[in-house]
Amino acid sequence: MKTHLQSLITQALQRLRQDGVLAGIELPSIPLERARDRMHGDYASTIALMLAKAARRKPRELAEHIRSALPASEQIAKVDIAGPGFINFFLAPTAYQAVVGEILQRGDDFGRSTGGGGRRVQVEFVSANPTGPLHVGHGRGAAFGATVANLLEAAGYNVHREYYVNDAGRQMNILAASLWLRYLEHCGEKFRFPSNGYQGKYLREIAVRFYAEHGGAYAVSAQRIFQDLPLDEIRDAAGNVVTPGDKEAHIDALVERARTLLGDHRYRFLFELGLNTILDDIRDDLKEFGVVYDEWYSERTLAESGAVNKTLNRLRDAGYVYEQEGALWFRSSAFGDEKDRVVERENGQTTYFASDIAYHLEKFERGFDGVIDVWGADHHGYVPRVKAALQALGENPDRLDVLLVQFAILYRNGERVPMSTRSGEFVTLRELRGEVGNDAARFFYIMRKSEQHLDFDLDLAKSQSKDNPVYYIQYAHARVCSVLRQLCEKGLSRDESRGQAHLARLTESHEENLLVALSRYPEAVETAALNHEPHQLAHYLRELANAFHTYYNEHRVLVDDDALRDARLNLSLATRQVIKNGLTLLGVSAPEVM
RNA sequence: GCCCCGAUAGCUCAGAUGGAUAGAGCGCACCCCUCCUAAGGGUGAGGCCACAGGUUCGAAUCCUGUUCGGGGCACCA
Repeated sequence: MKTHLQSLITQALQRLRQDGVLAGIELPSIPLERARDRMHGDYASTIALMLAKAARRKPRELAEHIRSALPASEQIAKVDIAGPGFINFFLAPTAYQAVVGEILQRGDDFGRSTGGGGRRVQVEFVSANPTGPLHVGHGRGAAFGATVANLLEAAGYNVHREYYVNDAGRQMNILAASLWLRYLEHCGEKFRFPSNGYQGKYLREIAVRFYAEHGGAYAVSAQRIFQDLPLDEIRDAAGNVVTPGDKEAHIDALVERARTLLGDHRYRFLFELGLNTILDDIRDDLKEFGVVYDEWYSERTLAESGAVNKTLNRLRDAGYVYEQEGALWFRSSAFGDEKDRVVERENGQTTYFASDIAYHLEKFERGFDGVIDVWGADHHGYVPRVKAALQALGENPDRLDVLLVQFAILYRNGERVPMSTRSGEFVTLRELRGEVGNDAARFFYIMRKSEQHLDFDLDLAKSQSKDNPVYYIQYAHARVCSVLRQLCEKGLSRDESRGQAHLARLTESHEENLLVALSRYPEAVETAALNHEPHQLAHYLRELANAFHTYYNEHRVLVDDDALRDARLNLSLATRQVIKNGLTLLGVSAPEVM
């Protein structure tokens, strides 16, 4: 409809140009938007306001010219000039009634488009380190990333969903060492757990299972382990330093000690056990949350394939790497970053950043038309250096789009739920899902703009009332299903084609509002997709549900008049279909009974 | 100190490429089921769009500055 109107306007402008009214004026793309107010018709264009100056005419006068030059169309009931020079289009009732047939015919495909032209887009999201279970912060990234991916797919893109697994590097070694220490505690050894070790109780559980299978085969006395290690920094409960020390040096030395005392074989075994147990848990967690990936991309294979070294060499050849204080630096400041960054530490280990450069280069080389990263907002300082590296490697950094997601803050009984990663005292995604359910979690996570802090009201998410937007929308779906059951119980049947033949009977203002809302769905999906803003779809669905509830409250669907009843049933079924399609994109179920 | 993000109704938030009288939900005050699920609907009150300049036919939206929040500035990931 939009393109139809735009082409009518273009034809009118071309005619005016020939007539000399717009002689020699460059024609812009035609602005056309949904009228906010029904008084202003269905669509409005500001074209006359835009061209008024160049045409040296008053906007309203120009608008009149355009109106009279418009070709006739059956779709349009009337065209008004209003305000300073808006051209308002009022659609013929048949034009928006037609959407019912389109929805019923296309079914689950309604709202999907080919606008993306099958261009390949990669969406990388969550990518939490496999050092512990996902917490509620990761959950938001998961819901957001998964929905952005769904939306892009619906908009006609070929989407590749990917999780980058940080299974290499220092943090994983610290995890392996932490697991070993928990195991030793279980064996009865007494020592102080390192302050930089992973404190979470999940490691104890893995350690207990490990002990059950292997007994004391990995045991070493605490005394041998901690002998001559650099001192750890110890703090009291209030966070004050009790014993000064270097916790980084302490944990790095502890990792080395673990390697030598256990030997390579046994160390690897523990390392793999910790990694795989946690990664499996993350996989299950996400799967249960309705988040699926095409690929789990391993950082380790990236390093082992030599890609990291190759990338560093390329940077060096390009002249952007130098040595200083024993470390290798990338000259990111040459590309707008605040300062240069280390890619290889003094001790010879490449940094996480080095892997990330190689990973992003590899993404680009895989030939995606667009690459999207979903990151926690605390990583925003990281964006310039990754883009700098890509630029240094001769790639166009604009092909990478980094979407930042702010943290979610949980509220229970109006009080903030305390969380701190440091003490390992965080609410896991699994706990949240268990408490409020997948549907509410998925919806609440994407309800707000991603760069906005999210206040997650647990009580509201659990409540089964109109206050809860998830239930409100799902209930609209269930209500239509209920009407169909009632139809059955009354011994009536429905005739879809009879309904289609009598769509003109849908003349109530509530019905018009509902029809207009339904016809907006494809646009809602498209703008939500292109702007990477799932919340727009959530808001749309709430409005659609509201239009339906209002209608339902005012008029009966199951009337005695067969033609009217079938028309209304078709309208209701179309509404049900659109709600289902929208909820599916959000990863929320559309229940038939509530 | 430098950088990023935010500031819109009492609360939580929408307001795509600048457009008409700035919108929802909650909360508050009223009202609506002999009728398909009241798990619903309606009416009303409630606003110096943080502040000050600028850009133009027109600014919540764009630009500059100020104030107040949040985050980031590692040889951590």
